[in-house]
Amino acid sequence: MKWDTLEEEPCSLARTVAVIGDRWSLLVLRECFLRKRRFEAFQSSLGITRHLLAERLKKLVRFGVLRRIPYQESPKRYEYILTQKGLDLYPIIMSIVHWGNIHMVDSRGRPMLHQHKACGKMFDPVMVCSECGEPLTAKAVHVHPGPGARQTSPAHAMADGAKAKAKTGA
Amino acid sequence: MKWDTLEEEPCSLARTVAVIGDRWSLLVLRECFLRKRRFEAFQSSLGITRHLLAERLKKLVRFGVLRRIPYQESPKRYEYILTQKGLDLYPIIMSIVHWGNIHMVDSRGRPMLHQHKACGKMFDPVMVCSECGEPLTAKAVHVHPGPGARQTSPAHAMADGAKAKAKTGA
DNA sequence: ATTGACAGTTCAAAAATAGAACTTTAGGCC
DNA sequence: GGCCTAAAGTTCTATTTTTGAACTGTCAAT
Repeated sequence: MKWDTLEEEPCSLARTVAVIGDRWSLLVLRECFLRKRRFEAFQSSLGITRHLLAERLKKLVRFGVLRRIPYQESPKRYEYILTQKGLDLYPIIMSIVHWGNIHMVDSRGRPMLHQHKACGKMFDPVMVCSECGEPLTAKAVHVHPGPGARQTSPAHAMADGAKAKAKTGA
Repeated sequence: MKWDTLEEEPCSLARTVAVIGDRWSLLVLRECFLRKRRFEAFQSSLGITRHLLAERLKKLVRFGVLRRIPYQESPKRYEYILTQKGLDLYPIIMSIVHWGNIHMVDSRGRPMLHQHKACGKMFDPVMVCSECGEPLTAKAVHVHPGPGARQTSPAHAMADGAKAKAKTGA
């Protein structure tokens, strides 16, 4: 399975992994949420190679997660800012940070704390059910195929022709 | 920056990315949450190469996300099941799936639907503040350095000696 | 005796990433 | 004018990962 087949899988997780499932994209997005906007800022705070940073920024722009905005003419210079689609990644980022806070901290404690402006308190994110508001656990959830579920065999087993047809037929 | 320096960064996001931030780990974990447990099951439903699957399973076991349990003797056969640490990844998985549901579906609609056993309804996950219960957005959150924050320069700029010392000194 | 299932391991070829130098446009300093 | 710096890339080679395919070892069934 290649990167591009990943985004065509009939699975919302696989499609999202096509966007953020690599070494760097989530780190770049962390910087975005910390208000970094420029190439040099990303590069120096992450230590990513310039080559790969350029690649990743292009990818995130292509997926509509970042927007490239010129902030000066000649020489043309751009900043990268989160679109709404990008801002919507916030729960993913926060749940990742939270898991790290619980399971990956050393004896010094958390590298970062979060304060909710609305209530003023330091908080942790909690994932709840949109319908009843109760916290969610894996065991309390039933999974059902939805309208976009795959019909037959796994996508990675399909011939190219069949795959193209499956896409067109949407 | 290499994979192993990633998990030593003073950042809960970076450390978690060291565990799940690659092409395959999240897909393998998806299968785990769908009750798959065996090598062949992972391999055939993901289309991952056997070599890399073995690698990834080893990594997830090493990080304590999966446990390797023998289910038969001679020939020794193992299954891989989620530990509590692994089960705690559920909010990450669900927020990733949710983002894909909102931003990456085609006209056919969602590949999967989720039903909350507790209330019986189809739901979406919502991330709320642990203190006041209100939904969270990036703009409503203030970030503060915590006790485990880095003191001086970025980790990727440290010499190896300094880095080793920083770890020992924890 | 042969086949098939399972859980890997091994190896060469292809792709991605790292690391470093180089490019382009412009402003500031002497 | 000549030299330095800054920003945002691009280009190049070397290294590391990943792929794809075949192979191994143990047992059960035919």
